[in-house]
Order: sequence, then C-alpha cells, then structure tokens
Amino acid sequence: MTHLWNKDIERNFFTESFKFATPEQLFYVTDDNRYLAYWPKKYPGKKNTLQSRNSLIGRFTEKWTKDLIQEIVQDKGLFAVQGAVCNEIALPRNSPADVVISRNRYIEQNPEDILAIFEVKMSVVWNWEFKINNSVEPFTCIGDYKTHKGTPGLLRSDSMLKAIGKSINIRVSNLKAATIPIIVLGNTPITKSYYSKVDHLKSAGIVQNFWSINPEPLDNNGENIKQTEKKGFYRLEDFNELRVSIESLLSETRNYFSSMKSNKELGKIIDLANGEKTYEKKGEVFLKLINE
DNA sequence: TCCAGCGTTGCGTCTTCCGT
DNA sequence: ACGGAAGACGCAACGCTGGA
Repeated sequence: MTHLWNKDIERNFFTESFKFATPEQLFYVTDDNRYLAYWPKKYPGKKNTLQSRNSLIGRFTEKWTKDLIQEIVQDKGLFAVQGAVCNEIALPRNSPADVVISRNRYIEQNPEDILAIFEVKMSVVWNWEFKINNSVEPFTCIGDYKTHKGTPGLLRSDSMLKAIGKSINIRVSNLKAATIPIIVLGNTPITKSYYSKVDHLKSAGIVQNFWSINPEPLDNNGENIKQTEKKGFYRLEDFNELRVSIESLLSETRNYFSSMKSNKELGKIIDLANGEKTYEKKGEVFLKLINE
C-alpha cells in the first residue's frame, strides 16, 4: 500500500537528509538550544531564516512525487520523469518541469510525448523537534502548521503566483502545449483568496487542477478545505483516489485555446465547425479555425 | 571562476476585516 | 473610532546548478 503525504514521510525526509546534512542545516536553533523545523508561533527570541533546507526539501518532494506517479503509470507503459526539459514548450534546462508523465523516460522530451505536467510545490508542513540525545526516535512532531510561524507550500501567495506564472508561460509558448494538462501538486490547503482564482484558472484551461496530496494536514481532525466550488482545488484522500484521478486525466485529450476575435469571426467559425457530423469532429475543426 | 537564474522561507508595509 | 489579526505583495537572504 502506497501512502500520500503524511508525518512519516516528513520524518523520512529528515532521516534521509541527516545522511549528508548537519542538524544546523535542517533545523533552527532556539535560544535555549532546541532544534526546531519552524519557529513556534509565539517564539520570543532572536530569529533567523534557514536557507540550507530549501534545495533539500525541493529535491526530496520532487523525487517522492515522481516515484508516486511512477507507481500509477508504469503498468500502462508510461514513465514519470523528473526534471523534464522541452524547449519547445518553455521548459528549458534551467527551469524544467518538476515531473511529467511521458511516453519515454528521458530528460529531453518532445512535446508530443508529454501527457501531463506536474508542478510540485511542497514543503515541510508540520513542526518537528530534533533531539540530539535520542538515537532511537530523534524526530518528534510538535505541532501542525497552525502552531508555527512558517507558511508552508501553497499557503504562500508567492508560491501560488509562481505556479500560475509558470503554467501560463507554458500555455503561451507553443500550440503543441495546448493538449497537455498542467497540475499543481501541493501538500497544504490554499488560502481563501485563491478559491475563486483556481476555479477560474480551471475553466480557462490554464491550470487543470491544484491537488493537495496531504489528506490530513491538520492534527485533531482540524477543519481544512476539501475542494473549491468547481474543484479547481481538491484534497485527495488516498493513493487510490490519486490513481483514479490521474487515469481519468489521461483518458481524454483536451485543448487549451484562447483568442481575441470578434463575435462575427467567432460565429463564422462555429457555423463552419457545426457542419461536421460528430462532436469530436466539430471540436477539431473549431480548434483548427480558431488558431488560424 | 563568475554569474544568472531558480528555489526556499521570513520580514516590512500596506490594506482589509472584525470585534469592542 | 480604534486596535489587533490576517492576508497580499514585494523584497531580502542565501544555497545550488549549469553555462559562459
């Protein structure tokens, strides 16, 4: 049984990282010499900002996501690829796609092979204390994200904007990107101010979904959003639900289109497309004409 | 070796909202 | 009316990486 994001995975992150990083690179050190992942909400002492954990957590979450998606697509002859490069659709080497589902397993990708793009925006969610003298159980969870000062993952407006910006950049890069769904994967809820925005991004065809793959981000059954009205944001329950969601994503091809045409031009296009027999054919002709 | 660009979280300031 | 809380946003700070 494979699990979505939870405390054990965060504990794994610290255990793994300890193989090559020092405690000071992973934890803040408080005035009374405690090692903490985040500053507690009411911490009164002098604070600093940890930088050394950034790339570690980035790499860990991207690899973890790649492995998770690989589990789902491998029996379909597909591959989850981490750090995919595709210059044609604005994924250059210095800003690759975090994870893609592709027909091939190589870093260098053709747009035609990419079936979905995942932008991973995850961080350490809970607060943790590292106890230097406890070799059996060195990492203790000391609270959820409401108890510390950090704003993890998609709760940060900056992270949301970055994800949205990158998605738009892909959308406007090339017509070949039009059929590729873009999913933002997080491990936190999103703030209220983005509820309607994610729904609009979904209807506009820019970002298909913001998924949180952390089923229980708050302790003691804390209230947190399950989904927005149009499911632009959705919190997944378990691995099987992720599997079903990805399979349904892959089962139907979609098209992103946008234009600034007059009503008359649009009417003409609709009229011409309507001459076709099936809905699929009508759609195909409509898209062909609108991009001319 | 240097530098640009990406990724990460924290902080200051401004605005909005809400309870008193 | 006022003060505090919370959010948005721009920025600072710093590590890592890859290319010139």
